Amino acid sequence: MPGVSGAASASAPASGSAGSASSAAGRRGRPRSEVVERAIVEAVVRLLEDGVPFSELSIERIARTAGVGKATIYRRWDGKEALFVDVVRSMEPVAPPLPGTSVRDDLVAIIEMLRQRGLAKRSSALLHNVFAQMQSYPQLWDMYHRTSIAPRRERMDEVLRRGIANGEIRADIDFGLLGDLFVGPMLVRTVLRPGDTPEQGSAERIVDAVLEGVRPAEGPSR
Amino acid sequence: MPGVSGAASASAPASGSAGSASSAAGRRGRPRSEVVERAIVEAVVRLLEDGVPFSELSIERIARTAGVGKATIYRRWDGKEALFVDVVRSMEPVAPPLPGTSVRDDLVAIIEMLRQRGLAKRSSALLHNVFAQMQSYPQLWDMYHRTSIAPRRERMDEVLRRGIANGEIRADIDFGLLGDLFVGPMLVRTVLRPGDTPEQGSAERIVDAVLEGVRPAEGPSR
Amino acid sequence: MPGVSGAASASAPASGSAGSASSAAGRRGRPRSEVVERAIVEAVVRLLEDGVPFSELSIERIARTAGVGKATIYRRWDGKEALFVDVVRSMEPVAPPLPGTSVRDDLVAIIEMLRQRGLAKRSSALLHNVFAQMQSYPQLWDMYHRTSIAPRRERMDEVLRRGIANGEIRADIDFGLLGDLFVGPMLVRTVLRPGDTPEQGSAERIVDAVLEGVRPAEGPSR
Amino acid sequence: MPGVSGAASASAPASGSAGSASSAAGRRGRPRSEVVERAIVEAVVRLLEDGVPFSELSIERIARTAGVGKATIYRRWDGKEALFVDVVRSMEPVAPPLPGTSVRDDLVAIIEMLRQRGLAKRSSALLHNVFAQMQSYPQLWDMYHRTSIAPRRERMDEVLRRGIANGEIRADIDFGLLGDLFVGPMLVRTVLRPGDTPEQGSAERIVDAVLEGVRPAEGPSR
DNA sequence: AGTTAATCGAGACGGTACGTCTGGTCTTTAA
DNA sequence: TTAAAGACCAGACGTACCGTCTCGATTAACT
Repeated sequence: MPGVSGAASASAPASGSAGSASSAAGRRGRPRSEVVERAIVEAVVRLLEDGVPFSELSIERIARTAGVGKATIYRRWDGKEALFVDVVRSMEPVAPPLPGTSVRDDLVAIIEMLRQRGLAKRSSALLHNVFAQMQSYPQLWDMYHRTSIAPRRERMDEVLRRGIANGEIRADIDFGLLGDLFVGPMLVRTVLRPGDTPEQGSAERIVDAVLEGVRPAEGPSR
Repeated sequence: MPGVSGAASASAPASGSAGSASSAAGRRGRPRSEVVERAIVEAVVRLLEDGVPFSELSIERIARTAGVGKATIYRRWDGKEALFVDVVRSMEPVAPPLPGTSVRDDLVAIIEMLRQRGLAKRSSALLHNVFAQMQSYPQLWDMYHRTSIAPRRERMDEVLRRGIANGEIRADIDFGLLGDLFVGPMLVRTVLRPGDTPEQGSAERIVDAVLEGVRPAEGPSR
Repeated sequence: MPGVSGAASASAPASGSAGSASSAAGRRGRPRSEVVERAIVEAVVRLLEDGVPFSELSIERIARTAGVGKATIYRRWDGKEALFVDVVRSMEPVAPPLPGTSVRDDLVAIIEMLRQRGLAKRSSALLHNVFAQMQSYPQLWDMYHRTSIAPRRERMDEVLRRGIANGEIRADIDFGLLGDLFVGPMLVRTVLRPGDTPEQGSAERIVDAVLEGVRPAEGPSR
Repeated sequence: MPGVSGAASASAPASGSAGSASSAAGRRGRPRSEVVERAIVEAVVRLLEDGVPFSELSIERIARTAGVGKATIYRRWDGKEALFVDVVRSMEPVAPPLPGTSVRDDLVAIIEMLRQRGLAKRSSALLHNVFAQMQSYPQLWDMYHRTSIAPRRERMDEVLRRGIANGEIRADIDFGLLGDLFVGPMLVRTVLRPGDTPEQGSAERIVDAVLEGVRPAEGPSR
């Protein structure tokens, strides 16, 4: 599962996917223990849940908590930050299926999921921190972006494309901006202003406001 | 100017602005040197501009660069992070005046300013980091929020209220959400996805999209 | 009283004792306060008596305890060690008069005084430390030697000379060694092995043993 | 070799000499390097020999000189002073064998050794300082006393007992004082008044003077 | 069954930075 | 001018981590 370190990421699944391959290279010696792997990630999660301030997490302490040698961590990850990427991944909720009834409902579901994530006790303070830290390491952020954000974004883009196709959404809007119009208002609250996550029903209100526009309807008022 | 440490923040400007006041208390001992203060903040800025990776900034190094004792820094700020708040403040651009021609134009100006800040070489990578770090220190973030973000937000809220009053903006939208509808899409890009700052003209496009709505105008009206 | 710094040593008592004199030279500005001087020395003594480990004495702390500015101390003494010389001097007991009945009795009185000093609570642990420290500063040790040890030594040498003159002491012994023969055994105990100070009567036993010799009297004489 | 910290002192040589024993305990983790150990002690010696004033020795500087991390020093010794005990020990000359011809000659050999130690360039100023410092740390002094002084003292006591047994020394003298009568005069010079170490032949003169007594022989003079 | 090689926990290693404390000096205001 | 106060630069204090490196002891896969 850990993969930021470098080739490991690619080769680990490779050895699994390459069919007969496992024997080919002939990895020798004792294989890495998955148990240990999980123990490490879980140690981080546990520490964070126990209220250990994020800044007090250290490889040294994580190793101690997990009952693991420091080298065992460095063997798998390049450093604290790389480890966090996997921790975050292990905590990200699985994207639930979209209702599919209408583009509007799908968008609401997506935005609502962001809200839920912001509310989750675990995620809230916790993810927020890891998040903030990760931003200072472009490489890691990129990689997180690639493996976690991008797929979700793609899922949303599909919904939007469907909306454009079936006339639920205007076709003359910069597509790159379109997604952010829906996602931005909620993200700004959950990520940038944690603790200020909007209440129930906000997802719908955001989606509707963006769809309908904020300017008074022209018809009657004229 | 440094103020996270205690009441200094509030009182420093006070003692400056309160006219004759300075003599009142009769502080004893050698007063703190403003020169030193500036030297410290500037040392941080210089280091960051010289490409020193953010994670390599340390009080020790900052002191060395500024030609200052470590204690002199700790005397003013509670730690690295508190110092950064002031650094960020010293670099934040002054909010330019709003055109005032229409609510729409004012909003564009505000959003455009966010874009500009994201573009500024200094701000970009640099501020982004300090920013990210600060998010892990709730106290600091609060305080930054209070002194930097809130005033700007208030400025925007006034514009929005004006818009509601003069009919440029619907009155039936959750006011708390309203601001984020405009600000969110741009912030998401500049803060959360630095390096992906939208191109020229995006501010207008965002404001217009949010105003008009993303749903196609009702059939006949087109 | 302080004198290591320079000529002050000689002039201090002068300015103090000379009554009307103070005007003579025409010193300008606020005169140095003797109160302050005593406060400093006493602060050191008090701290030591309060059981503050010697190594934790610092100019900073002494100044704080004495309610005095650091500069005020530096104005009088060259440093911690120079100050200690005066502290030690302020605590050294005055040499009592010698009985003068016989050279042997005078020597016993001198050695007994060394024993007493070693026993004195204040002196014991306390002086011992200052003592030990001073030894690492040749200059200070010299000066302590000159003002405190040498006079006492001279007093003893006179006794010894008297002894040689009146036949109580052999004339064929290296005079330089002679003093140490009496003084050494006791000093070794009180200075080098504090807490092992010999019991009552040791002074006499030492003096007599050195006088008579440790070898059994020649056969027949017994 | 370092032993103040704990049992290491006793057990380290044990594990080496005890043949098969090493397996017993089953030390875990990387073992401490003896090379490093020596490097540290030697760094101190070198610095002192290079004329670095004793007061300028700091763990920081010692570590730098030895090319060693500070923690590596603290891992072995409790502090500067504890380290010095081992430094002193590494510099103490090995006690040479006694001639054994007569008690008088053995005593001369012992006292002469003290003189030699006081003369040695290395020892002289150097040992004197460490010595002086150590006296301010009762624990350390005790321990130095136990491991270095006491054994030598015991050796001397044996000589004295032999002297009493074979009639070379009077039996009616307080045995506790006896040793100091010989040792005191020389120690006072080498330890308390470094730089004033007596010249060649003093050991004999001291021993003889103490043996014979300082009072003129009664026989002829009467 | 034996060999081989990478793994594991543990912890030493050279470093760097932490936040605190001292050492001396300098700069204020008050006396 | 001196005094108290306290800021100032410098740098040591002892601790905590960093990422690397031995250790002895497992632990599989390959002989």
